[in-house]
Amino acid sequence: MALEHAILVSLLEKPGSGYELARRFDRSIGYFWAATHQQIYRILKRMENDGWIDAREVAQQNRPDKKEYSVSAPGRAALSQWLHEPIEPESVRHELAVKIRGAAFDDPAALLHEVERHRQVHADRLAHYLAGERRDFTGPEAPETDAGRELQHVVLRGGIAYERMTLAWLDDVIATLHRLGSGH
Amino acid sequence: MALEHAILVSLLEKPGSGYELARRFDRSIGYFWAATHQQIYRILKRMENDGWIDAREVAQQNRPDKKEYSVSAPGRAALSQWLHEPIEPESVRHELAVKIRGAAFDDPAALLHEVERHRQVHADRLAHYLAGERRDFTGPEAPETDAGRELQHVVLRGGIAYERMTLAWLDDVIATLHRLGSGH
DNA sequence: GCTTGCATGTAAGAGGTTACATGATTCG
DNA sequence: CGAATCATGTAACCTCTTACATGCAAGC
Repeated sequence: MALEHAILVSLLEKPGSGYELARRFDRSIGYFWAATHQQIYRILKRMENDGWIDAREVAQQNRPDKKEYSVSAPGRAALSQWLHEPIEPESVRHELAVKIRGAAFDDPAALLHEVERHRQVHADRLAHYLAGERRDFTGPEAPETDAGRELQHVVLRGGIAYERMTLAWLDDVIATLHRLGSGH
Repeated sequence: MALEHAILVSLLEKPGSGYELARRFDRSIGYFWAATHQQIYRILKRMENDGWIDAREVAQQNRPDKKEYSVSAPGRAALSQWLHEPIEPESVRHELAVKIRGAAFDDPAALLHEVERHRQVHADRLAHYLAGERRDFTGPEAPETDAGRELQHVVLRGGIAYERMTLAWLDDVIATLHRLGSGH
C-alpha cells in the first residue's frame, strides 16, 4: 500500500508524466521501491480520480503529448497521514538465500555461476550509487542546508551500505561453495 | 513464484505439517522469505495435487491430528530444475526509505520515533541471530563437514551482516534527523 | 472462564506480473 | 530499414494480505 506514496514523494520532488515516473522508478527511488509502468499508470489514474494529483496536458514538439502530474493539497495530506502511521519493519524476500539452502539437496557447485552473476550486478549497482553520490552530493564544502537533499543523501548512503554488505556476503558465499566443491 | 520452493527446501530439511511450516516461516527460513499460514496451506494443497509432496496422517495425543508432508521424487526434481534456473537479483522494497525521502515534505523530526522503533526491531533480530549462531554453529572445533550445515550457516551470516548494516544505517538516519531538527 | 497453543482451512479484495497493443520520431 | 526512445494504456492472471471460521486441550 505504499506505491502510491512513493509516487507522491517522487512527484513532490519533481512533477512529471507516467513515463517519466517509470524511468525514475528504474533509477533513484526505484532502488528502494520497484514499479513497472503498468502499475504506475493504474495508480496515477486512481489518484487523479481521488483528487490526490492534478494532471496538465503538455504539448511537445516531435514527441507525443504528455500528461504532467503534480500533487494537490489532498494528496499532500494523504502523504502526511501515511508518514505519521507506523509501518511494519521490512520482511525481506531473499530468493538467493532460499536457493543456497536448497543447494544442499542438489549440487552446491552448480550455484557458483549464479552467485557470481549476482555479485556482478551488485558491484555495478554500488558503482552506480557511488557515481551518483559524487555527482550530487559532493561540492566544495557542500553545506546541505536543504533538508530534502540531506534526506536523499542518507537514503543513498543506505543503498551504498546495502550493496557493500551484499558484496562482502556474496564473497563469503562463493568461498563457502568453493570449500564444499573442493571435496574438503 | 518461489514460496513453493522455499517450502520444498524446508520439507527436505525436515518433514512437517502446515502448522509446523508456518512456525518455521516465523523463524529460520522465514527471515529470508516470509509467509503466512494461509499461503502455506494453499500451496501445500496445490503441491500435493501436483504430486510434489506426499501427505501422511499422523494421530497425536491430546492434540489434533496433523498431516505430515514430505517431498516426493517429482518435487525434488522440480526443486532441482528451479535451482538451475537463473533468478533476477532482488528488487528491494524499502518502505522506510520512501518515508525518509517523504519526510522532506512534512516534519522530519516526527519520523524519529518510527526510526528508533525500527532500530529496536533490528537490534532484537541481530541478537536473535547471534544466539542461534552460538547455539547451532559453535562447538569445540566444529568440523562442518555437512554441506547443509555449512550452507545454513552462510545464510545466517548473511542475516547477521544485514542486521548489522541496517543498525549502522539507522544510526546514521537518526543522527541526520537530529541535525535537521536542531535547526542547523 | 480466559488465554495460549495446536491444527486446518475459506473468501474477499488489494496488489503485482506478464503479455498484448498502438503510434510517432530519431539514429545508425 | 530496423531498433530505440517517447508516450500511454488494457486484460488476464497470479500472488498476497486480511478477515473470518472452527474446535480441542492445557494452564492460570
